[in-house]
Amino acid sequence: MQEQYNPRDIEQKVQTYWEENKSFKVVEDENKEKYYCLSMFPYPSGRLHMGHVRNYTIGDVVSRYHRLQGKNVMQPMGWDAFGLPAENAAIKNNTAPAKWTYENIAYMRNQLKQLGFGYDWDREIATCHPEYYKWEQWFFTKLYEKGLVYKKMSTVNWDPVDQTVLANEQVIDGRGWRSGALVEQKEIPQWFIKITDYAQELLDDLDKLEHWPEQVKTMQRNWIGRSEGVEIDFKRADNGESFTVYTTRPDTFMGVTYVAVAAGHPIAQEVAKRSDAVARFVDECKNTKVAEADMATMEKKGIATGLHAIHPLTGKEVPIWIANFVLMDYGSGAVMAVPAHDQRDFEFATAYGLEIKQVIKPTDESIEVDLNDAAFTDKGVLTNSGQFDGLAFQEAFDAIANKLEALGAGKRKVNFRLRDWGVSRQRYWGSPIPMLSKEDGGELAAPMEMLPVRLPEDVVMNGVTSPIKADPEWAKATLNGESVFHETDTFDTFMESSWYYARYCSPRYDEGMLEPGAANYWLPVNQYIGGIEHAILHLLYARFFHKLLRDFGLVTSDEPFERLLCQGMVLAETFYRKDEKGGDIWISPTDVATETDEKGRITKAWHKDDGQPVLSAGMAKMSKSKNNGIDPQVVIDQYGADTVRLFMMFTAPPEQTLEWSDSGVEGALRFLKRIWKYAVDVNTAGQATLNIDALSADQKALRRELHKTIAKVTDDVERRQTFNTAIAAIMELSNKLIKAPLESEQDIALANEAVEALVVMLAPITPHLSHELWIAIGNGSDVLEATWPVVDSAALVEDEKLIVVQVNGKLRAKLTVAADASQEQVEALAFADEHVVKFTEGKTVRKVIYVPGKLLNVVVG
RNA sequence: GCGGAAGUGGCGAAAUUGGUAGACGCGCUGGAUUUAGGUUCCAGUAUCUUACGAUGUGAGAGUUCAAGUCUCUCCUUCCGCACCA
Repeated sequence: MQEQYNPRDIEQKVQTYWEENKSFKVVEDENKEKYYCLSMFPYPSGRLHMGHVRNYTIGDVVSRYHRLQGKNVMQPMGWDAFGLPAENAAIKNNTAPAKWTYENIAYMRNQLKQLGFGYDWDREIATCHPEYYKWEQWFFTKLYEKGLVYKKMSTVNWDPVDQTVLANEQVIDGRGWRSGALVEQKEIPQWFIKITDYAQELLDDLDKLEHWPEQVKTMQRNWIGRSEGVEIDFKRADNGESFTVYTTRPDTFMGVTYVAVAAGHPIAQEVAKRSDAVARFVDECKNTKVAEADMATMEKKGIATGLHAIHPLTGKEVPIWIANFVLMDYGSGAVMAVPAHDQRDFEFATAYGLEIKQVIKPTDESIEVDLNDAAFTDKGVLTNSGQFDGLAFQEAFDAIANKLEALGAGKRKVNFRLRDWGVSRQRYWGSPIPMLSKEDGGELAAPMEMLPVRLPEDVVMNGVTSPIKADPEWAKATLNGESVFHETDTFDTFMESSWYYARYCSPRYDEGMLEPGAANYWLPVNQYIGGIEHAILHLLYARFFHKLLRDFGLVTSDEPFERLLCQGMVLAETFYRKDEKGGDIWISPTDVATETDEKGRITKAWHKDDGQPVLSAGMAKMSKSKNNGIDPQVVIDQYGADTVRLFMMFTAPPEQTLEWSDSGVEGALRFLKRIWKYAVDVNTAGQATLNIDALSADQKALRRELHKTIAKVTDDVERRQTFNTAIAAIMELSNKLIKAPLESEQDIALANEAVEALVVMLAPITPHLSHELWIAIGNGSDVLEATWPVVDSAALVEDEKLIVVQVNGKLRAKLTVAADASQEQVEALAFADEHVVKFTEGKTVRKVIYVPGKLLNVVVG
């Protein structure tokens, strides 16, 4: 055993050992409890970033912990290989996205190995492989046959100069990022999957996900957005044609003073044809990004159509307006407006001088309503509503809904905010959508024998147009002697990431999408780990896909992920300077030196190269734009993987943001050196057999600390998943162990027990170090085959307890009493304490609260 | 705008069920070892105060014997918003 901890040597050696022994290869084993631990697979962007390191360290710790608990653990890894950045890199470098992607995968795979993650590499998948997307295409054709896929017109961002569709990310301040042209909205036909058919189940089954963070479930509930309301038909005063609006507040119906339609609504389109002003307005509405956030924050604008609609209950005419905030993609593209009781309608009415009619008053008469200021949006009692006056919300809802239904002018309807999933992308680097069109315009799904519809990989990206769109030959095919054309759009990359977790169970299976035995052995995933930014979209699509897989008989479970952990971002210090134009020049924190005062506050920061001052902008997410990324590779090379892993797990709880700190990393290394030295010292002292009856009081106390720590670490890792406190407990214990004498036989016996427990408890976090120490202390050859330490409950028994004594809730004394002391005994001791006496004498004791074994609070007055 | 989080020493954080606020680590201060620097080790380190003690968990109110924790109002920061992944 080496005297010094030398991570460079041992990590490489241990990684070779794992590779040669295929230590992480797993197969189905009905005799063992399975554990499937999955981390969200990375996009192969080039190099690992700290976010990956954090995510995968958590996954590896969880996996290795469950393996030490004797489970059959599968931890796979793969690549979410399709996507926009490959095309951008390809255009920039004038190469093929495939080549770029495969090179990145090779580099990043090696980085993952250097971090010591225990993946079963035989299961590796890359979503850009035809063997993978073939089954996705197949599944899509099955969905089409089942009527779950349809085509409709839908809005995209259109760059009129580059003649291409832009992602929201590619629209900067309303302009295309390459051309700088003002982006327009454009309608094109696209494929949709009917996720709304599953909206209710996706909502209901959230209740089954006991081990998902509450916040993620809440976000999904809000996203699905189930509401109960009424669909109401309005008739146009001029021609009697009707159009539909949806409202969740039919109780406010008598307060409707206008209706508003989207710029894309047929009424708006029709009026635009005869009115230049309206045409200009409708046109102007196209000059926005399609993102909802932009819609919601932009200035609310509108224009009157000059048309009127007839209120179905009053028979009165209300004006029809076109408004830029009404979305064509939601509901019917038209809304009824009740300015007195809806804030957005209120602002619009105020801006355009439309009538505001109060029809709801507060249930509590003492509350005053000032409709000059803002809308009154609470539920209350109806007023100015004719026959409905005096009704409360639910009564009014029912009465008005019933009346509308009786008149045939409306019906109750459950609505979801969730929209169907548009899966068409007009880009190259994705799975081709396996649909065919015929000369006569008919459409059909590509039959099995045409699958996979291969994406050519040997292409040159010399422009923004997708190579399979640019090449007219690519789409041409023949089916049953008839000439057909392939769809040249590709799938949204969320398609690939919606089922990869299932494919890992049988990654090479080529008889079908999933091998049933393997899929049903491993699924559902026991623990899924990834970024909170995926809380809604990816996780909702994957849940949806799982239900589809189930309904096609491919899996038996209802939900894909039993337990979910969303890890926080990794932040780093940011520094900048102003250039002549007042712009920010971001300076990498690795190039900045700082000086601190005696409290450790930063007083000065300067660039290492020129010594000139730089400004601090605080902590921010590591990113290219802020130039504050720390390259994991550099840190691994300098400190070793175990130190990086330990730092990541110790510095913050997994869900919180983590602030990068060089000195924190050094602290982690320091701890590992101490552990190494302690193990060497104990090893040098030799072996001894523990005799519990022979332990001194101090030895007993130390052993109690050991077993308390085992209990805490087990609970922290398994139930709480607060790895930071688990590590803190291990540090606390090791501080005590290092200070304890190592002379008598029982000292040594106790130290032997402690080192063994420490090495195993650290094994999930610092596996290389534990591997080496495990061999050194002679417990066999492979710590992977060790068992997690077991708590000796006899060691936990305490004969004394600490009682906190408060007077009027303020801490006045701490008493050490026998573990079985009665309340009377504790009180007697407390009232004898000088500090307690000082605050109680001359006063009346009004109350004494005693929490057994913990606290005594004396209330005096 | 809507939805979801977070706010505790100089810094990262801990306090798991309403019961000792600041465990553990970083930094800093002093000391020992060392030719020196680094390493390592020892002691100290919320604020004010000589002490006794008082104050202290974003701000303000409330409930309670007792509040970082529960309730209400507000402020700030971060994440998501359907074509980034």
